[in-house]
Amino acid sequence: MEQAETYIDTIMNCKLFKTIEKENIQKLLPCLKAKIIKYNKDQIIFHQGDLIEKVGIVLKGDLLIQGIDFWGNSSILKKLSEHEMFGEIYAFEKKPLEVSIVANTDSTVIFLSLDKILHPCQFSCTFHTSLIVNLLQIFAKKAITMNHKVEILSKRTTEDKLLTYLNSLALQKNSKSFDIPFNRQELADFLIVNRSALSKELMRLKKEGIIDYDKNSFKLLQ
Amino acid sequence: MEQAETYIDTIMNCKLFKTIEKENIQKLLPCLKAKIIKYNKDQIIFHQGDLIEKVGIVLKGDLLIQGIDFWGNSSILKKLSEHEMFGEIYAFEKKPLEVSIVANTDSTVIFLSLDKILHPCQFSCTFHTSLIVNLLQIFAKKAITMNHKVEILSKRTTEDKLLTYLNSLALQKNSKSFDIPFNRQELADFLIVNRSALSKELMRLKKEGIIDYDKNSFKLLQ
DNA sequence: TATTAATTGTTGCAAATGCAACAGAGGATA
DNA sequence: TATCCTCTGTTGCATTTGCAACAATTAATA
Repeated sequence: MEQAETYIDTIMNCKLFKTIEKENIQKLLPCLKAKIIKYNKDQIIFHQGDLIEKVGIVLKGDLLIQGIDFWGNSSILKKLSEHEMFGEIYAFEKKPLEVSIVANTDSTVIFLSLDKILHPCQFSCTFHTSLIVNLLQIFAKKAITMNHKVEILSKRTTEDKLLTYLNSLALQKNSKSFDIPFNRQELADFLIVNRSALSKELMRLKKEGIIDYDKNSFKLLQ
Repeated sequence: MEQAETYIDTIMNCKLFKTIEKENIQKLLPCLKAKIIKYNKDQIIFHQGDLIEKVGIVLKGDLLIQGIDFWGNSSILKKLSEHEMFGEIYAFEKKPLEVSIVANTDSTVIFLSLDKILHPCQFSCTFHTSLIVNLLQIFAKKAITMNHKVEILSKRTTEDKLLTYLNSLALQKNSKSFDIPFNRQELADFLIVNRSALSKELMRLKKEGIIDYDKNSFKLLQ
């Protein structure tokens, strides 16, 4: 794993290694059967349907998660950047991948075996416990994020989607006033609605005194 | 935990205890600080905003997961029946609950401390490893389910939602022909569309030779 | 079998949304 | 300042969806 040293700072930033010190991560890597592989732009890293045994972490470049449906239409579901992990759910569940992972630029990826995380090895249990807790947290955070998204998308109208989103932000920040991390187009994409339809709703809700906003600053009114 | 014995078969059926033998579960319960509590219909078990420290498993009756928004509107998000677990994500993440849990009938619930799962106790490590693996699997399955749902709800039209759903079933069953586990109304609710609009789309797609179906049996065509 | 209930299909119309195209505001840059 | 560019708001119209009401079909029960 000589190469791993080159990328150790990126690896450290992956949530899987949270609270584990740099030197201990280096000790862990061989134990997790780490392998580093380079890909050219447009090369396919995992194919839809693959049974994968290792998780990947992006060390350099960025990857795309692509969904391909029965009729052959593909869509980009997410972009993965440096120190982001992928495949962990499917590697763990040993279920065939439902998406493909493709290099969006020339990229470098490190692959780690998850199985080793669950079983004792030659190193102190502290590492293992940290890895397990981190993995649980990654899974839990993913579930919470998806939960929020489902709650929003389960609303039928743009108004309800928008208010559900704003409401969840207000709860999160524990205040009726808050900023949103999106511009209008991004917000529309996030809520899965048309941008101009979103603009209409925003104006209407402001007129009716239900919300107030200026640019990215929003406020929920009584 | 005398009472626990009464419910041991229900407890066994909870996914958290998969692959753990009955007698071992009984040994584990005190270690997980198990507490059994009875509730009357409409009693609130967890309030939105609570920081919870234990997960619950329904032993008798059923509970409702309710979401309450900024404007006070509440909606039923899910029904929990015997041997189903709840609160695990929030107990683990130590984040305030974003929903309320209410007894839908007179109910009995057992509460377990998750913290103990992660740290060694007096019992053999086999139990612990099983608990951890089970918890990871529960989280992973939840993430996969939510992923599917988001993928479907991210489609704008009823047609796309429907085809995405049918496609994911076809992939799952690895066949172009399969049965769906819903009737029309349930399918409409699942896809978050209107039932009659769904019927229209189904007919249209059949006419156009894109799908074929009879009752709950569906087939994807070229 | 007759009756009732539940499910699914069908229709027309109102409402919401998508879409395209353009206008205005504000920022960045030469 | 002039120009370009991005973001946001605005408009009209075509399309899609929701909704209500009813018809047809199937299942359930007496």
